[in-house]
Amino acid sequence: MQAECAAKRNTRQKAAIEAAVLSSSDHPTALTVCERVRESVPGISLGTVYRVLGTLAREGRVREIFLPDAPSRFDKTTCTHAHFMCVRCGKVSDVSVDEGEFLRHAKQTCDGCEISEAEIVFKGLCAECKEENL
Amino acid sequence: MQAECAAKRNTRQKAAIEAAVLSSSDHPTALTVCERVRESVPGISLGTVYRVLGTLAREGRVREIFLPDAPSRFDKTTCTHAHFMCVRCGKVSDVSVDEGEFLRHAKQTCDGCEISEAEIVFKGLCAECKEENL
DNA sequence: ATATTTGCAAACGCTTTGCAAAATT
DNA sequence: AATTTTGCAAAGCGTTTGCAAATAT
Repeated sequence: MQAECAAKRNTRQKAAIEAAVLSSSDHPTALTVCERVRESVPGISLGTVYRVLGTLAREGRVREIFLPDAPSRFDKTTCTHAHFMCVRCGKVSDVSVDEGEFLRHAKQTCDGCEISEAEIVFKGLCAECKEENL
Repeated sequence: MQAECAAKRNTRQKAAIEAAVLSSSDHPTALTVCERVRESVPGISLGTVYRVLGTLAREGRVREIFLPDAPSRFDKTTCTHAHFMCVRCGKVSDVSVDEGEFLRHAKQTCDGCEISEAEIVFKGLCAECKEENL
């Protein structure tokens, strides 16, 4: 039996999906993951990609990034960290800001409640789009 | 002519929708706003509520809160501020944590990009749900 | 052989939109 | 009278799900 509970089988699809996320640094959407996986597993369906990504996220092997008003992205970095989303080109990048102190403060002031996770998304123009815009 | 550009007409619907958000402190969804407005404007449609809320948000008279994996909420407080969402009961509340320093730091480290907004959502159990859970 | 996983397509929930009728100016 | 806004219903998008066929154990 595996470390976790439910039964589990290894399939080409699962392996390829996990590999695709782990080897991507551009925070792909499920659709992008699907397109990338299709190169090695031609017939894979988007439904399967969603299903497997969901499982991987639940298992903590991958992180789903929920963005305001945009499809979710998937990230190989699983610990909480902030993201930046360009409102013009849609690019998503990591923001290396220390949220430890911030989180600690939030946990103290959020009286009685138990914060377990944070979604921190900055929005604006990325360097390239900022330049193009004058 | 109004302060802004486009033509504009005053309707019962618009007034009631704005009033509903401004008098709510529970961060209602569009559907909840619709239900509340129906008490004074019985025939109002959800489509209109979405349309007007969108306009109000664009004008900065109201703020849309994008939540991970949940319908948007609408808030009378328009300046950037963090929220807490209970993953059990769905309740959304303001978190009075000072994000000024955090935002300033992010703006510095996000090299070249121009941060204009932030969505900060903490997830976890609220005080009541935490208690009920043991 | 049995149980899981897949592909497909249909359904889902939230939100947006085209259009003709109603309301505002 | 002209133009905006509404209500309705249909469509949109990203995502989930039921089911039979395919696959891993």
